[in-house]
Amino acid sequence: MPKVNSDSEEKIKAAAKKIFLQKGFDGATFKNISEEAKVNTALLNYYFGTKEKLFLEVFDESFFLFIRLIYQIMEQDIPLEVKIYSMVDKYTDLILENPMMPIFITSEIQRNPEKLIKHFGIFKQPTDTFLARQLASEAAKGTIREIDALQFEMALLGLILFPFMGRPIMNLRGVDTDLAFKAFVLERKKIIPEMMMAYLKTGTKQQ
Amino acid sequence: MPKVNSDSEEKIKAAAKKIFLQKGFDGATFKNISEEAKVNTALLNYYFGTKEKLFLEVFDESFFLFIRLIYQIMEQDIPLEVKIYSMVDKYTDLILENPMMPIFITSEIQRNPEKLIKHFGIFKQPTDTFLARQLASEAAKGTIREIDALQFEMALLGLILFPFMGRPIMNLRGVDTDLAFKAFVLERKKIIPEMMMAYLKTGTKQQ
DNA sequence: TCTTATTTTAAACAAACATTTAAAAATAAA
DNA sequence: TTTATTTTTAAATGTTTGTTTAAAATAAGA
Repeated sequence: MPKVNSDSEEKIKAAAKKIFLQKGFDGATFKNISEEAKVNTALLNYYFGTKEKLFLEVFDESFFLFIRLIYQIMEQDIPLEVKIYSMVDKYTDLILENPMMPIFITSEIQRNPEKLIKHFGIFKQPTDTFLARQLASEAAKGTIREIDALQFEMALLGLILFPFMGRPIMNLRGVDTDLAFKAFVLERKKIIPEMMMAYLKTGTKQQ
Repeated sequence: MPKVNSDSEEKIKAAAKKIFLQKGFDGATFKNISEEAKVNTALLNYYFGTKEKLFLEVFDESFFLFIRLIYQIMEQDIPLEVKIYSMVDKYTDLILENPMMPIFITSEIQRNPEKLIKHFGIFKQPTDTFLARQLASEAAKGTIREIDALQFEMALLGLILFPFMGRPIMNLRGVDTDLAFKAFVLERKKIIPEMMMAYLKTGTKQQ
């Protein structure tokens, strides 16, 4: 059985990822992608069938890695302060490698929630998470103040992710190179955990 | 001179706003919009010329209100703590009335930065803002710790805006009605200022 | 009323779109 | 080298896109 060592499929996937990230599903065209990959347009259908299948296959691995990683860290049985530092550190690094992902994911979900949620098998999370119990337990001990787990998560995620989503704003404020932006984001690895801990410790004996 | 009292133009603008917000510029079609407005498709061109002109006219007022309001509050000559509470309060209310705006704005800018920045007349902001001087002055007095103004702004904005951008995540975590979401967001009017102040006060005599 | 200007409509438009087809070219196996 | 299979290509597909056109309908002023 003949097997041809062609890299067209991989070139298409790489090009599709780049174009989709930049233009979104609706804005990206087969012409864009085939030109970026330097292959004939018909090859996209030959290898992937339809535009939707190409989209789903390209983002199958990476799309909800970004959502799952949150829970993976949040649910670890490690001290709260360590968890916060770990979360900020790991998530910042992940997004730094894919800085367009946050806007891409949120906008694609806003425009086609049922399709994405169905295909990527996202399911309702229990409200009774390890993190929730951990926060409640620490508050009961008096080491931190009381806080709703979801409020805690949204605060942490917002602090980590927003600079990437508000990048255009930052451009207007002088952070207009990749280097400057990276420096800005890395500085947050210190600021964010300190901010979270400062809040959690207010009103406790420790502070 | 004949004047006809037709409300088609307003119906189109309202429909266009709704469809554009939901589907973005690329995803929205004249068919979508004309059906939503219950008018003939050709009327969109009759009143607005092109799709791009319709888009720009519809969002002319509201688009960068969301960016400008930030500076308006940030640059006020009021005490820092009052400023933080005011910012959270006013911005939360504004976004609650237009919950799809954050994702819409960020994704549209990501996909067409030059067009939007040019048309809406966004210009580079000075790095030497009133807020920056205010933060430096307070830090010099020892009432707060030192913090970069842009880091301060991004933290505040991320805390306010992220729940709106991550709404799909919140859906999976039990906050699955508009009422529950609104309650969640309003609770942040207390949490966010406390979080910011807790951070600013760490290491100072006052705390 | 008649006339004029405005608004709405159906139809047609070319361009762009994703996709299919069928043949050619390239490659690997026999 | 011959044969079989895979890959690539150019061309054509039908649909949808935004837009234009020209006629019809409507309203206002004379």
